[in-house]
Amino acid sequence: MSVTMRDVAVLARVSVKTVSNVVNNHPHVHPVTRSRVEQAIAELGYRPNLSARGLRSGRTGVIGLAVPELRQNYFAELADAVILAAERQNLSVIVGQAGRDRQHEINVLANGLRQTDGLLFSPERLGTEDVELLDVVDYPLVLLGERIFGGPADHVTMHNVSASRAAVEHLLAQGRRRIAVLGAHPDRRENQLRASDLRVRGYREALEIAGLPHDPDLERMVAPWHQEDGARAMDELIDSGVEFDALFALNDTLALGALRSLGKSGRRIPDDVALIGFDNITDGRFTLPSLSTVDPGRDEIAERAIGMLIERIEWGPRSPRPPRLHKARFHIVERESTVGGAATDRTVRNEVAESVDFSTDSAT
Amino acid sequence: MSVTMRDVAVLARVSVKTVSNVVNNHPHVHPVTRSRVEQAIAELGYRPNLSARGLRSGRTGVIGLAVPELRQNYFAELADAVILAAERQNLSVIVGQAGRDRQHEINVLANGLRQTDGLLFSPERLGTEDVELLDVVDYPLVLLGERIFGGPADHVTMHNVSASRAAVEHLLAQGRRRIAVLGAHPDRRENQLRASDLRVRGYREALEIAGLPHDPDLERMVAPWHQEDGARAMDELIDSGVEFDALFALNDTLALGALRSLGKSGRRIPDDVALIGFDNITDGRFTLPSLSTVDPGRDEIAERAIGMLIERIEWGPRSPRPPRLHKARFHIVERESTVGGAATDRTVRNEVAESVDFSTDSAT
DNA sequence: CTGAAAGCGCTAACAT
DNA sequence: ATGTTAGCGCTTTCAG
Repeated sequence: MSVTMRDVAVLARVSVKTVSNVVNNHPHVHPVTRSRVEQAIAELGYRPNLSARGLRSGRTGVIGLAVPELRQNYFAELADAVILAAERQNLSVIVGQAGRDRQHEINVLANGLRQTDGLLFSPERLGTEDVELLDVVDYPLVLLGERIFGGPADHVTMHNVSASRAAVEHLLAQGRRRIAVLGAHPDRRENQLRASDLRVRGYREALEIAGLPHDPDLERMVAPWHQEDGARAMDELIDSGVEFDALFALNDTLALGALRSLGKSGRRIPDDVALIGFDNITDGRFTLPSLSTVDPGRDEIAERAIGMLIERIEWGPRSPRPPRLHKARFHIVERESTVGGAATDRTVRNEVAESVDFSTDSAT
Repeated sequence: MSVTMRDVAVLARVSVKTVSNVVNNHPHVHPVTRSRVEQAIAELGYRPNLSARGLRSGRTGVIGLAVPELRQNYFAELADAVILAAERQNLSVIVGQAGRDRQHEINVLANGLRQTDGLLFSPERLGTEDVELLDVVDYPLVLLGERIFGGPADHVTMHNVSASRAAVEHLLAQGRRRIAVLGAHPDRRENQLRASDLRVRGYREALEIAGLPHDPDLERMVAPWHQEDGARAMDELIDSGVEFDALFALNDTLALGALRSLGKSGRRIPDDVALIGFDNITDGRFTLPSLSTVDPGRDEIAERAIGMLIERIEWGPRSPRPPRLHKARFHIVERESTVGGAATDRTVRNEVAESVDFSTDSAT
């Protein structure tokens, strides 16, 4: 069958241990021996069997990434960043899509994505109310996103509240006073801490700080957050006759849908309505007008998540270290939809990363 | 450490062989024994070690998917479909992004994406001129896309030429006569059979059949195919003063960029310029106007690619079966950018799938 | 239908 | 600095 270490050892006239040392870059290998082994490896076209290595060492070199679905651009870009970050650490990534139904997500949590060294999990259907499902997880796990807070696992997320506040403050700075928000969750139970809840909170804070009244008519509920939902909700807002001069879409996908609806209605952007989204997906750069947005720090999220996961993997299963929470640095990206033709992707840094070593409270 | 088959066997008072038989759904297991074993498995929370299974059986249950980059929406949607199709066959997918440079793609081809049962590879930098690199591939491989034709591997692709012809015919049917095309490749060497070359060929065929003159000024070269490139090329076409009443963008991403540029220039779509793209990515459904496009049959591509790969895996490495070529069914999706407000995502089927069992010529 | 035992290719003690 | 060897957990002959 295939070439094994033994074959290499025979050809190089050394033991398998020496071959192993060479392959794994162990020290204490005589340069001459090393090159002889390398020669033999090249000659035979030897490549280590990763199943055997995994069996023996308990490490596969593969991690899992579970996202709701790749066809949501935000998750595609997140996966892109995660795969790149993992590659830098010599890890491969099995990608799973679990968000289509709740049971699928439960299965993912129960088993990981096959047998991997660890899992990066961005849940969609599971929420903080399901946090006890995490208690039985017996492999390294890092949570992504804002569905589950306060769990026993490491967590990398965004500054949802303060970034949203900054987004709305940006609209206020343009002189807007009737600011609508698109994407509040229809289920108004408290303490859910979904992205929608946190971002709405930031919206309200900004209004309150500015001394503006809170108008429930301007808080539009939308779920899920696809383009068609954004377009529909926008149509409804327009039809309702409620006046508004700005719109904060809770993610860019909703904003894209709203853009269509606003355009159809004849509103000029930003003249009649200023629009800002959230996520900084690539699509927003070349719409007309281009879309102002919040850059939530995707690369940093990917980098930290991989870093945390690797640490957990190395610490082993019974490490007593408490769960950690990391929120990435964010910034506001000003484009045409809020500042008109003058926009040149100007970026305004607003807040630095924040990292705490206990996951109790403060899930803002 | 973890629970092994041995532990299960002890608890169920059977041999490991019997446990193995149960786990793998082998026949010839007494129902009573089976349930006793299942009981023990549940009680102990046993889960088979996939590294061990992989080592022993030579199959990992993992395949690789190498795309240029996930942040190009087409590839995100392709990966989405591939992962779903793989999941149905109980396969996991390691996703790699190799398109950022040529050496990376060469490495991927040399090693697969780690050690997997097989690879689905959509190259970007490698082309038909590199086809000899495929000769040394010693694992199951299915090519995707239109960069490499005529190689010794199975290949799943699109009806590039006839689908493009259909797209242009759709424009012609709207009464357009000055049809520009965006995305021809700057490197005009022949026989490259890139997506761009094939799609331009379809464009020319349609014009020729319609008896329209071929105007080189209307064939705009663009590479790569990102939104900004589409916008820039469109700006150039507009600035050039060349007249046109329709545009065929060789993919949807270019079309999105062109949409912005056309809008900025004050052109009304489709009144002044009708626009059709290629790929049917989700983003085109909610632009204003929504984007007519060619649906290249992504789900069918994913499904067939997985199917072919599984067959290759099962046939083993020395199967003499010749490489196969499959082109998915396509159709034209008529939206507002060609037919105006009347559009309702009407879909026109134009051609059926085509499958041949030798990969010589006919790479249309 | 079930059991015993070999061994997949590798790593890591331990020995030299 | 290099060699010897046990054994990771599973599947798979081969017997019974």
